[in-house]
Amino acid sequence: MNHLPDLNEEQKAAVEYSYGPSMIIAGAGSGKTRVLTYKIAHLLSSGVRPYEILALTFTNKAAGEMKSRIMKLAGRDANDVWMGTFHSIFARILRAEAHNIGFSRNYTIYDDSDSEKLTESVMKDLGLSTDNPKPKAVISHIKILKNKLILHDQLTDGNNSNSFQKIVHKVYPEYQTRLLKNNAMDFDDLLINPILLFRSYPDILEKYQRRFRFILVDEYQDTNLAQYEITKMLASLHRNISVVGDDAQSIYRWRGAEIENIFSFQRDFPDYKLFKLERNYRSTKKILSVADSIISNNRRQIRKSLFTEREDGERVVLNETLTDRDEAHLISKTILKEISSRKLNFRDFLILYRTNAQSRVLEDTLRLNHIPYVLVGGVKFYERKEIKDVLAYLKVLVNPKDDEALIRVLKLQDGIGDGTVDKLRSAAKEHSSSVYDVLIRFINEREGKQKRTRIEAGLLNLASLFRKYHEVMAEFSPGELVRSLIDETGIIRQLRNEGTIEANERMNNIQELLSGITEYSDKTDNPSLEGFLQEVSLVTDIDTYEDSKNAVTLMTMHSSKGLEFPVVFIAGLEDGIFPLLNSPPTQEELEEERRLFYVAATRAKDRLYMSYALQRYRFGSFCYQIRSRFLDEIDLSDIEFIRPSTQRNKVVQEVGSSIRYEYFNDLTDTNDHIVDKQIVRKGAVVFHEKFGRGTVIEVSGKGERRKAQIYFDTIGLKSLVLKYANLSIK
DNA sequence: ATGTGGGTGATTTTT
DNA sequence: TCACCCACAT
Repeated sequence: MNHLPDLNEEQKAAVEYSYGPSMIIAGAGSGKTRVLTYKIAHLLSSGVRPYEILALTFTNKAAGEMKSRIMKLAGRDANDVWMGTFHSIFARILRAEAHNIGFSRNYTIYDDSDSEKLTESVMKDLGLSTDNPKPKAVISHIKILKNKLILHDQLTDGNNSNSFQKIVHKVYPEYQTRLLKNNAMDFDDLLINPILLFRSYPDILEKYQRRFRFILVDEYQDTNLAQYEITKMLASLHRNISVVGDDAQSIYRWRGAEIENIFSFQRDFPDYKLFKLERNYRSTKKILSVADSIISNNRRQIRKSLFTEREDGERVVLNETLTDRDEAHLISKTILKEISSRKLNFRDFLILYRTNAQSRVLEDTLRLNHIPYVLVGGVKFYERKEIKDVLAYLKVLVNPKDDEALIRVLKLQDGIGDGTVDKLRSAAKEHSSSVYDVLIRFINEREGKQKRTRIEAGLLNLASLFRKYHEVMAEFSPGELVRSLIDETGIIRQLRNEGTIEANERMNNIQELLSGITEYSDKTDNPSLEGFLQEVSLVTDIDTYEDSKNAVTLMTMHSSKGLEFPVVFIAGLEDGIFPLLNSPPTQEELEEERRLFYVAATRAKDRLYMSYALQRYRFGSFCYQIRSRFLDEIDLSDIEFIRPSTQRNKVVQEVGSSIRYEYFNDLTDTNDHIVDKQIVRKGAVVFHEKFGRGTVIEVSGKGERRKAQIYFDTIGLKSLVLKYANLSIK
């Protein structure tokens, strides 16, 4: 690659600087990804072997996209570059090296809910109450410690440690012991264990130091201490390390990200070369200026001045509405209006919010307006019960030591509950073996004997199932194995018998899991069950998000990092929601929320709409909301500020130059929604969003609690509370 | 051991 | 609003 087209001077300089440490501070929309891809392509074309390059990204999706872009520039070599998230790269390295630190290559990865469950179990074992503190609070503190690289054997109980701390310090070591016993690692261990490995085995460290001659880290502002430590260790031999980030877009401090890593880098690699990408190619001037007016209220930031050569653009719009419903309607209307007035498609719109709970009204309203949408986030696919159930079978198969997975499976069996599980657990403890071993020993003793209780039959069944699959595991592809296993466990059959819509959805999810396995096998060189489980544990919703559908996108501001859309809506600009506040916020927390605002606003290329509602449904009841304090930090003179009148049914009036009052009577539901619930009488034919058409059989109760028995065509008889059912009549 | 019914408390954000 | 937990029944 002799010439670098489409790059400005600063980008080019950053791309061509290959040897020695460098830091690229890249403002929003300044072509950061382009620089990274060109940089890697440049290395490849100058003779560097692909496997000598380690590129660490924040999401799998980013890695995948970068890979395919590099492929276009540098060809197939791109495939062999070590590119992925910290977690997936080191999970992979750990599989090769785990035996050195007491794990085996088929170790299980625990997600957050697994970790929480394990914590609960540990607390119970230690005779601690799980009411106060709750396992959730304890594990989150353990995670804070782990993120700071404070290990379970380095805890010091100071004089001033309170009882909560004492509990955490008691649980933490036991939690780690249990993980080790289960041959399992949690998310943090995937970063900590490589460090421990490298510390104890300098020769192994050296092997990887030599291998990775060039190291690149994306989204550097969101790395935590463990991640910093790893990269530092790996880079210290060749020192060809390049970190790319933007301190203004650091939004994961709550998860242990340390902006300080930027300064640590400067300290540990004092000869680093600094590049600043300050030209924004994405947004209009007006959009940038709003983003800038928020972020400039932050004290702690690296000085840079983002500018754009783009036009001024349309004014940014701020909408006030009476209710969250109105807000959602207004967004829908605006989308339809924009589509008809400019040549835009549904896919050009992005709706952002602070918390996933806010998506609900928006979804309802979009559906009402027949606007197609895709939702990113929320209940994650791999966290659904039925999926976790299937995965638990696979986990046991791959790693029989995983007690937690086995117990999950055990409880799925007919006739086996807490009692049996407790017995098995204590038997395992007594023999200091795994539950799996106890199970196997048990059936070895019992097999052939006649009289069996229901419980024994269940145990026997399960154990022989695992034994059988263990023997044939090597002979079948992951897809075949799982398909047959699902078949044999009867999960699908069970769901089919249930016959409800929910069960049907679950079945579909399991089908989707199966196609997921097939897809994994197709794209992977040596597909294995371990590999699949690893991948599954580390994917996120944003990874699987495809922008091929022509639909409006909904997601949290956090998920939107790195994306861009022609038109962006930021909804719910209300104090308590955005900024999201619990107790009085610290300066630090407030600054992080501002950075989040900055990230959200800079997703927009051409148009930015912001909105807030005066009233919003929260926790099932109406709450009065106060508009976000961030709005007071913006210079409103250049913003189009639109609010509804306090009295309805009046004409539009102009007040001042920038405030316009409008009326949104057309925003209330005109779609035959039952406002007066009394309409629902015996014999009435009604429609429900999910269940479709139904006939009212019986009505009972008064006021809020008024209920109806309705016979639906799809699922039969159902009892619904009218207040929530949202029925309509056609 | 499992199903139900009512009371309750919860919302950040994610690898 | 809803999901989860506990108590109670079966």
